[in-house]
Amino acid sequence: MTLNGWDVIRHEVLRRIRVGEWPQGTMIPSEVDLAREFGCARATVNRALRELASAGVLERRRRAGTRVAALPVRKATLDIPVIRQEVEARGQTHGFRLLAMRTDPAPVPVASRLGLPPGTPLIWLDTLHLADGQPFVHETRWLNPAVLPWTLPDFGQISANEWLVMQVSYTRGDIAFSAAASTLRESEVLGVPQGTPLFITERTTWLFDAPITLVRLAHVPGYRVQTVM
Amino acid sequence: MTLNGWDVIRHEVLRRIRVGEWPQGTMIPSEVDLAREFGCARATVNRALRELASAGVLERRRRAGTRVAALPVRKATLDIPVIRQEVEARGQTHGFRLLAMRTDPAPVPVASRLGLPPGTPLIWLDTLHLADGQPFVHETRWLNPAVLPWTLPDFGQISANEWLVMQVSYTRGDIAFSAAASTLRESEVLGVPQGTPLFITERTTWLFDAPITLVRLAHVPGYRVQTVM
DNA sequence: GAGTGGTCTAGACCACCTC
DNA sequence: AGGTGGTCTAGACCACTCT
Repeated sequence: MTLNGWDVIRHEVLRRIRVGEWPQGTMIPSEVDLAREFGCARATVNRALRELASAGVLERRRRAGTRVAALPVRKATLDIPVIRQEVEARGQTHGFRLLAMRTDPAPVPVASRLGLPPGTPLIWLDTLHLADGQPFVHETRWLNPAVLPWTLPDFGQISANEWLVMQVSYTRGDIAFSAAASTLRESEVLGVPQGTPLFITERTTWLFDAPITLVRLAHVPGYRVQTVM
Repeated sequence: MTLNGWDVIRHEVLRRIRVGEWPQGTMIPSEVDLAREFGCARATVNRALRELASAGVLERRRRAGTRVAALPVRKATLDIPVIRQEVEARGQTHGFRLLAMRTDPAPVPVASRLGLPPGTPLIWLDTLHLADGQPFVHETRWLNPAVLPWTLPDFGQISANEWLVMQVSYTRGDIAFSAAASTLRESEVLGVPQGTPLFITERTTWLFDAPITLVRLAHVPGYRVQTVM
């Protein structure tokens, strides 16, 4: 392994960790030493070690050096696609129905999540996404009109999910996944018995300090979020 | 913004995308051009653009150049901590009880998930994790003894979750999240009514082509997986 | 104080792919 | 065929933090 490629170095470091040559918590040689060993520039070693650190395998601190993470907090990357893409990736046809849309004062829980005064007028959207004509996910969304372009599209023609992703940028957002019993409305819309366990995704997005939207996605039974490590 | 720092360039590119200067799907200037504009080396621009590409904001191809992602697949990074860490991060005390442990032939669904012949002897572990003495998560685990060190620890003293993370490395793994009604056993162990919606985490890990373990975590109601974008 | 990682530079070669 | 991003090099300066 004297020839180049930062990925070769990355794999070799991983191998040494795996076979126990560098046990968890150990300091590993400095970049300079490794560069000498591998016969490459320090920047190449740096690249390899930086990737491993961002994957949670190594912990690096200036002066303190690099150590193998003691209790490795594994990191997994999730792709958060637009719903239409998600459906089409399954080889199904995406459709949606805008069930309701109106402007309402923000209820307290919504307002507090968004950091707005209760009663702030928000647009409320209720959308059902379909995969091959069957219910796929029920989308309940609160939109803050104050941060949106003046002309909203026809949300019967383009789903809010997709329009926001394409037209509205955000600076910050968070996602939460949970499980919940279907509400009465979700049962009706998704066509499942009330109380059915549903996979729930909740997202909020922000443009600097201004909240843009809060959305709750109630997925049809059987839905899974999957990723590799 | 003529002074340095790849992060400055990253933010500036993001800003131009956000204000619509570089709309979605657009080609952006080449690294050489941007380096000239920002008065820095191409490697610095490369670093900034590479980060944005790995975040899903840009799409890069040799010769074709760099374009703003048309339908940005947002990426979120999840931390997968050891359960003990997760409990302690909440300021609670972790404990666990090994409820059962035996060697059993792999049932068909387990075997097929792990790519083993049905009936392969596996170690079956049933563990309840506690937070401040209250049920927190129910862990059902199948372990492949063929790939483990000869001497297994006392799983009444150290949880399999933690021992595996500390002692056994893997080359590949996957995680899936879903929602399911609690089984009879889960109801008893977690102390919830049968049929309660539970958040389920399923993980499999592999050492090259050899399956190591398959684990199902049934989390107590109210559990959320959360992350920022 | 000294050694570590973080970053940058200027230049170079290469693989790839669109033109 | 030529321009693009991907990567590497050799050297440098700096920020941090451990001793």
